[in-house]
Order: sequence, then C-alpha cells, then structure tokens
Amino acid sequence: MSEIDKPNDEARGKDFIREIIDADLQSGRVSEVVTRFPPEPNGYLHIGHAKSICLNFAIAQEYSGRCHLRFDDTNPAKEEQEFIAAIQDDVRWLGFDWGQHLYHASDYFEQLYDWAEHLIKEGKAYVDDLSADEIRAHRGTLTEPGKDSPHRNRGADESLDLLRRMRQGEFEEGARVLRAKIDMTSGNINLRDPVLYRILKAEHPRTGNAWCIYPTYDFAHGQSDAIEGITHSLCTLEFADHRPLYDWFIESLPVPATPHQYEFSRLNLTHTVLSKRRLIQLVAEGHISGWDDPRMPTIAGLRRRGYPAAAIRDFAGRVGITKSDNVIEMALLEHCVREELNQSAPRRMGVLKPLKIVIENYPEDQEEMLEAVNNPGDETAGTRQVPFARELYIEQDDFMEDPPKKFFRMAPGREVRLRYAYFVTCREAVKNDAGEVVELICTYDPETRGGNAPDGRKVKATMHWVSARHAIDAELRLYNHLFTDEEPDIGDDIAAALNPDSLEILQGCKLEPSLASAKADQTLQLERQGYFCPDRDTSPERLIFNRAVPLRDSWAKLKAKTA
RNA sequence: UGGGGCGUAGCCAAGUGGUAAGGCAUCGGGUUUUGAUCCCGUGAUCGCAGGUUCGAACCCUGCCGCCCCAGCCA
Repeated sequence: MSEIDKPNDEARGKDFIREIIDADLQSGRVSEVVTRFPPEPNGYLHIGHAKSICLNFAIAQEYSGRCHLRFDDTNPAKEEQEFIAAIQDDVRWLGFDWGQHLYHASDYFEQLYDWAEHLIKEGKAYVDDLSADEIRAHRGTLTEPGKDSPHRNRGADESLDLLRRMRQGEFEEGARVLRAKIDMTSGNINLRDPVLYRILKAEHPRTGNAWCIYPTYDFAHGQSDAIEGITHSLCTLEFADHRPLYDWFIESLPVPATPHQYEFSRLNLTHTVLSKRRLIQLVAEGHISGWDDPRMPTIAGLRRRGYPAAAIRDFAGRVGITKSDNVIEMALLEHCVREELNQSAPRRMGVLKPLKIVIENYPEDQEEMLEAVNNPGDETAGTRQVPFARELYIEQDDFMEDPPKKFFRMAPGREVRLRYAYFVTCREAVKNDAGEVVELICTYDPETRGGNAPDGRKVKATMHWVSARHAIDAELRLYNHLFTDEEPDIGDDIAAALNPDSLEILQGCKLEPSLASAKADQTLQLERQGYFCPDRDTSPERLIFNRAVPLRDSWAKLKAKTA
C-alpha cells in the first residue's frame, strides 16, 4: 500500500472492526493481525470489492500484520483461469502486495476432505441420497421447520463408505451429498443440515480432474481461515447468518486456530449496479464492450477510464465501515478522482468541438512557440512549448453571437485571452448558407504576448485553443452514468434502464501536438474540459482518449438554471 | 407469522449519559491567465411513543420502517 495514504484514525472515529481488533490485541485473544481477501474467480473485481480489499490490506498494514490473497475456488462449474489472472492484476494495480501469501481454497482440498471424514466419524455428518428437490422440500420454509432426511441416521460406516465412493466417482452428479447433522428445526436455515460436499464432474482450473466432489463455501471458508491463521475474517453482511455455522465447524473440527468472522455492509453506488449477476449480464448480453468497458464499475473499467488507483483507495477510506445499508453517491467517487488528478495530472490543451478562428493581423507565414505551465499547483511539473499561428481552433461553446448577460467568453467585438498566448478580439462571425457560424475573424494585440496587457486592461475570460496547422486529430470518448436512475430498478429489461447517453464519441477533436506521445497510464487534464487518458485501443494512426471525469463546470450549472 | 442485521441532515458518517465532528452534494461570497483549483460561509434535536435520570442520540419498554436468509452459488 502506498505510504501517502493516511490510515483511518484519530480525527474520524475508528470503525467498529478496528475497535474489535484493538480489544482483541489488548485482551490477548490475538497477538498478531492476519486478514485475507477471498474472491471467487468467477468474474472481475468491482469497486465494491475494492472497499473490501482496501479494508483488509489497510488493516494488515496498520497493525503490522499481513493480508492474504485467497481464491475461493470451490466451484469449478463457474470459475476460470482468466478471472484468477485478472483479479491478481487488479489487486496489484490497486497498490497492494500479498507477498508470498497467495493461496487457494483448492490448496486445502485434501485436508478438508479429511475433516469431512472426521465429522462423519464423530456422528456430525452424513451422506444423503435425497435429490436437490427433495432436500429443498425437507428444508421447510422461513416460518416452518424442516424435516429430517430418511438417511440422517444411517451409520457412520455407511456414510464413510458412501463418501469414499462419491470421491471415487461412482455416482452421478446430484446423486448424493454430504451434509452436516445439526438441526432441521433451527430458525437459522443455514443450520438445517447444510450441504458440505457435492458431486461436480467438472475440470477445476487448478486441480484438474483430481476431484469430482467439491466442498461448499461454508465447509471451505472458515477452515481455510483456520489453516492460514487468519485472525479476523471480514465479510459482508449477508454472511452474518452463516457465522453460527462457521463457528460450528471451527468448534467441531481439530483445526489449528480459531478465526472469527465479522460482517460489514457492502458498498452500493448510485447510477450503476454492483451485483455480480448484473455485471455478468451486461457483459454476456453485450450491452457494453466487456469487463473493462470504461463505463463499468469494475476495477479494470475504472482503470481503463483513467481513474487513478490512489483515488479509489481514497474513496474506500471515505465511505466508512459500518453495518448499515448505504448507497454512496457517484459524486463522491468522482470527487476523489478529481482531487487526486488535480494534483497529479499534467495540463494540456485540446478542443473537443472545434471552431476555426483566423487572426487577420497575424502574418500568414509566421508561427511561434509559447510557454505553458504543466501544472499551476505544482511548480516541479515544469513547462512546455505550445505552437501558435494565424489559424487556430477554439471551442464552439466558447463563442456566442448573441450572448446572455453572464456569458464572458468570445462574442462579436469582445476581447478575451487565449491562454498563455494573446488577447484577441472577435471582429466577425462567418456563416454558411444554413446560417451557422463556421469561422471567426479576429485580431490580436501583439503587446499581450503571454497573456498580460502592459496597460493593465483586463478580460473576463481565458480560453484554451490549439494551432490549426499543428494540431493532431483525436477521437474523444465521453462517458456518463451507465444507468439513468440513481438506484436503477431493473426488471426483465436491463436495456431499458441503461442511460442512452452513457457514451458519446467525438471525432475530429484537435489536440496540442505534445499529446501525440501521451501514455496510457498517465491521466492528464485538458484544461477547462476534464481529465483524459489514452485508451487501450489508441495507436499512432488513430488517437483515442477516454474522459475519466469532466471538470466541475459552474457555467454549465448557471446556464442550466436560467434555461 | 421463523432467524439475522439496520434506522443521526439530500448521500455517507462520528458520537458509547452532560447538552449533535467531519466528508460529499447543494446554495451564497472571495481569489484566480483553467467560469478549474483554492478560501470563507450555509443545514439536523438524532425513526416514533412512553419511561429512568438533575440531564439521553446514547439506558429501559413498546411500536414503526428498511435490508438479508428457504443454491448440491459465493
């Protein structure tokens, strides 16, 4: 984790998990702190996972402990190597290092199996021949107790024999399962003889065909924690009901440690979805270009869009760790992105929707280089040279033929400043047959080179520009919320909930020449517009930039209010 | 109607009996060669109702509301 990230402490009260850890350390329940991030490799990581990753790794760092990365790979029917690799990439990109502590639940299959036999021998588990439907029927409902399976009381020897034959592959998928023998009448449905092992004749990404029975999450998770010496097993609220089961296994088995599980509420974000099911659906149905589409709330998507890892870490630290349901506004994430980028992003000039202007009193064959600072807030960022010439492009939005009172930018007869260049005055707006302004005839004041008038006169606007002759063409992709509503109510038709304007592609944008060599891992600011970074698909022949987030725009707000 | 969790400003969130931190958003104002940044200022009696107490968001009781659980998913 980066040293610049401040730990969650003093100013803000500690969250309840850190308070528990403090107490555990003080009482001597634990002498070190070991956490883990346990993704299932069945999809890409998203911003909600980032909250958990940051929590687990930050805690490990704050308490001088360690955090393991462990793949919860107990269901080969859904898991893939592609995801295992992508997840490691994402965690690393976020800035975390698990050192030597990379594990897989599948590393423990043999041990878990031994413990399954142990439970049978203790009379705490049995092989059930009921079908999935029958088991469901016996489970009861939320308000009615379940009924015992007819096989619940068969002998340990018989169950043992059956389990071994399950492992040998003698039975078909679904024919039998191993179940814990707990309490079919429990109010907690997780305790109504949960399934421990099921037959799955699928090839596992890591163990290949070595197994045809696989442990369930419940039977694998806590024991894996115990094997690794995890002291605080942090998970989301929906697992709270599983804790009694988690503890039951730890107490019933000769495990080497007694980890404890604590639950916190998961992250929800406005204008998007964070359920794995919905994200998979977006990818599978092709509503977006893939897991790393810049509109996706996935780590890969945010990264491609140009969000810095530091901004995501900052965000994770700001949302808070509690047990209450929450929906964080996307504006907070965007604020974190702007705050980080405002400090780190080099400034450049680029025109999204070009309007040509001709400086009629600037010699046709003349051109010059002007000095521009790279970051007004950071002297060490230095300066660069920007070419200026007779024909330039400015932003269409920066000119109005008949401006309202509060519009300070270019208008007929008005003088404004071209940033780092000169004061220019618009003399005439040239129109096409349709009556649209296609070009502006201007004059400049040679005395104002650099942007200041010797006579001290002021202008109300400073605009960005780019030399027509020197500009490079680029495609800019502007992104907006993926879903129209803050909290999308998605029924059968996910397409109907999508924001039709989530992607706007601008062709023929004009950028200052230095941008030809922009690097993908460096998000920069196009002054007065927003933060952009080269897309993965960019090439020297076809420059493509993604807009991470626009700059705040109080003019747009004013305009919208008066409209 | 079973079990678990939650309810402090628009959104998060501190607060753990002594009279409501902070952030984001919003709206005002100042500075400014990015209408950006930066800087000021702006809002709540704590789900409701009783009770205990000199005093309660914090303790007790009763309501109300929201979320999760009936995968051989995690």
